Amino acid sequence: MQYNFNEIEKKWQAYWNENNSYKVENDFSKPKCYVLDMFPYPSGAGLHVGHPLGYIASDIYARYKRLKGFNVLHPMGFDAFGLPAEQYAIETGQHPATTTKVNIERYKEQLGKIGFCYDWSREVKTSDPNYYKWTQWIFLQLYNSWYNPKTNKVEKIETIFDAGNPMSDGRNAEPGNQASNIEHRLMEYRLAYKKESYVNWCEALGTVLANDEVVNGVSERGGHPVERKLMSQWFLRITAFAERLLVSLDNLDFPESLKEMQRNWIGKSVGAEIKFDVKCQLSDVSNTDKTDKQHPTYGINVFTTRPDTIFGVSFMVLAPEHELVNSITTAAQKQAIEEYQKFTSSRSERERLAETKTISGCFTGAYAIHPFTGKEIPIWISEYVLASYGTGAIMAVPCGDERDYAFAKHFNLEIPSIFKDIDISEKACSDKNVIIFNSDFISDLSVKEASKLAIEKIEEQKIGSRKVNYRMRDAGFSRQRYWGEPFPIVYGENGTAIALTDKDLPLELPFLETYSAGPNGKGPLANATDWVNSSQGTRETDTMPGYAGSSWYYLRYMDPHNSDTFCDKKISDYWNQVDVYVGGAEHAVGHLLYSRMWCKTLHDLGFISFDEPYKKLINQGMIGGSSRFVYRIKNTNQYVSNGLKNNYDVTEIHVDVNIVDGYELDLEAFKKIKNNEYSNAEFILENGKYICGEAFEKMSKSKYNVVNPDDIILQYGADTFRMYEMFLGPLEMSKPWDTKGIEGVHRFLKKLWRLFFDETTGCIVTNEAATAEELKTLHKHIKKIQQDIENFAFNTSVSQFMIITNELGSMSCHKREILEPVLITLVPFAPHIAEELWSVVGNKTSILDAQFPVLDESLLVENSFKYPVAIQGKARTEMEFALDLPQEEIEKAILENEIVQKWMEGKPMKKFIFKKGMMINVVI
RNA sequence: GCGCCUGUGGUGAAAUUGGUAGACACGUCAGACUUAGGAUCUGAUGCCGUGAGGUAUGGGGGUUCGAGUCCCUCCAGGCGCACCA
Repeated sequence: MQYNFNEIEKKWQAYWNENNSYKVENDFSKPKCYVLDMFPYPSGAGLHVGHPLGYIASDIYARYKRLKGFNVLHPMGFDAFGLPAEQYAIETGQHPATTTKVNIERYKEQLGKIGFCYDWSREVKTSDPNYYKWTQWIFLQLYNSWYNPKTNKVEKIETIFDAGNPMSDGRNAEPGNQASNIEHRLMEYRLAYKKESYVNWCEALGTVLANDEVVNGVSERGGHPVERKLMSQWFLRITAFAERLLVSLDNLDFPESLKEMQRNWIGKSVGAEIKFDVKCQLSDVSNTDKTDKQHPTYGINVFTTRPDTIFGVSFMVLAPEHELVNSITTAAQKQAIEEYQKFTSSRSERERLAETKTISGCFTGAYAIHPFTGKEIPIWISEYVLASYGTGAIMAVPCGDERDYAFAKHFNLEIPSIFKDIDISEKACSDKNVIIFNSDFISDLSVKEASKLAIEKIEEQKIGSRKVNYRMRDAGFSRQRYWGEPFPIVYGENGTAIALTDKDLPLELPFLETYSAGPNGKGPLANATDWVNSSQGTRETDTMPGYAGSSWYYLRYMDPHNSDTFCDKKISDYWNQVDVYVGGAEHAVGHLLYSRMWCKTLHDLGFISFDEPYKKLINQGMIGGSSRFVYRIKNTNQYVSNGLKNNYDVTEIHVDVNIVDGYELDLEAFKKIKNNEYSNAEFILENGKYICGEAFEKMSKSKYNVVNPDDIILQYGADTFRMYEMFLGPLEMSKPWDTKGIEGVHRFLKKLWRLFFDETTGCIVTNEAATAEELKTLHKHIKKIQQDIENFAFNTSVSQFMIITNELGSMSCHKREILEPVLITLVPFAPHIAEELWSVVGNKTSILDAQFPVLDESLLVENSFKYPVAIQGKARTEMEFALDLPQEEIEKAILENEIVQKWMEGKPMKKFIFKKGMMINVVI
């Protein structure tokens, strides 16, 4: 009997389906394990070999835990809302709901062929109203909550009126337009709130664009100009959680690099906020409608991490959008300032951030007063200061900051020197190991001491205070798009937001025929006037972003069909945190931070009992594509082989990897591609072959380097595919896809098959008792597999399987006592062949329900060891000794050894290094 | 610029706490069985050297009886962040 993988895999996949083998019950009596994959976005391109890498890894772990007796939750679902589906809909006219459905079916079919142990009855789709009902519900919780810094917890918005809290002056404080006033103030605290913010606005397309849709300052579609436009948008107040997100990171079992990324993103810096008064010459102020009496005294708040450099300030810079710019600009400078503002507003934030060479800016004509010296400091605006970071204004210290230095040089501003013995004639000095001087009361102090003293003085004079600043900004939560969750919000007559109640949920996304933008920058939903003008009020026409649904999906898998709550608390108490979360590092700061924030919110409000969603995170590496090229000689139809291409002027053309064997191009297949476009091609060969060039790139359709798992599975089977993906290397490392080694893994499975079957006589498994040696081989194997799985070192477990198969083969061991346990250890990796062979040897129940073999360490005890013997650290021979032999006897035997004596060259021994079971070293 | 990670044969890679570097595969070479081989099996395979032996984990230095592993430094590649105040 031959190893007919296609038949076997089909048979067992059907069996597992029919028998609901992967159905998971909420059985509170069993120990649990929650193994989660980052669910995919169902794109039209289908799965390529890169996708399953993480899924196979988590599948192995989940199956292993099940064999170990755990109740394992290992679900799968789809992140189904999002921009690509909508863009595709605009291009093809197909409704996103339709394409999403088709794509999901295709994904499920492909996933099914790989033999994952998902419980599909728990499938979650973020675009399903039964799911997004609860996304909307959680949004309402965020909307109806605030972050109380005193308790360091999320609380219901009502408590904000309690004594000691920010709005304890109550609901009755403001006369007149009371309700909307209170609502206006509440918006300053809600965790989901609205504020004015800039978007990428494309006038020509009449739509708001995502950063990704803007390329070099113009729209990706059509190349139209894009400008920044203020629009009222929803935000999540994630900044309130900054410190908590930062601190609890320490206790999470995440890769260090990923934690570092999150820390950078949160961007904590400690310094001081200082207020500089603006010197106002009334006649110069452009804002002339103010009378003397009302004329305010302006102050500019700046944040600095270097309060010690306060005496080095020689000018100030505001972001062009800073709210004070218009008020302080003098009449003489007004026109120049406005022109500069116009220039910067035409540039996207990305562009402004990318600008490193040209220095630009404009003087406002106004001066600030230095709080300690009383000196007048010119106030400038420049795009290098961002409105969204810190206070949107800086005190410029050109001698200590490179950008300030360049700015001062460019505009010929003063560069005071405040660091002792530092030459600043060429460049600024940002080194913190300096002594401050020329700085009044902080002269002759170190940076640290000077900072401390400066802050004390600043606080004493009530012009500022110590301040912790975070780089992280609140998360934009509005999208002017169709294919997303509608907000459960309507607006009253005066424009105040009114939250819908739980019983209004889900607020279903109305069916639209077209998805073009609505009027005035609004999303497509604004076109559905019947829907917008509801009896409850005017509906919000923005939708939620892609990360809304993915911020809590791990909770829904626990209790996916509950229509009373997002997840029953008893059930979430049981399944609790995700024990292992496997996914790509591209979600390091987006998805992971948002879902951590949502988890903390739900926890604080008492809906779940844990405040971090994921206990352990594994980042699988990317599988890149290995592209192949042919080289066309310019202006000809001739193609030259890689080794000879330098002799010609050639154009490099991607060629489909699927018609290249290794590096050798299949010439006939090449002539047929693209409807015989290359049918007349002529080739310049080397050694009779056409050798292609290669490059490692992202796997993508346009690079013709996509390898589809379906083809591999057809050729080698799912079990080979699964094991080969794991055999490629460490899970977390990125690697190009290469089919070169797959034969080795396939050969191993065939060898394993032959331990059970002889080609002529059939099954050859015997009931003979195993020898001690065979048992030792088995238990060494069990130990290694167990260790490797727990460390997610699946590449080495695959080699262990090869090792034991080779060993049992050379021992001619066909004993059930050995082979059955080996099969069980194989289940996580190659479930189909394991199940088949398990039934072949006569088992009537599924191997999925078997117990993982219990390791017996006593079988592994060695009583002797072959010691490598080194003289002066160089291994010269090997000698075997009993492990309980005393050191003196070993030492004696070694010194008497001929080879040892030869290498000691008659010199006396200085030291004898001996550790049981390790190399012996004789030092002379 | 800052932070994190990686660097080992022709290739993918392996190597608990420092303890025989290159497991396991791919590829290549030689052989066996074959009408055949893209099946299967056996053997060889880091480099230099006929050999004894020498030498080798990106380069240089250090700690140690002993370093791929620890420390310093430099180089190369990858990822993230950034006119970040």
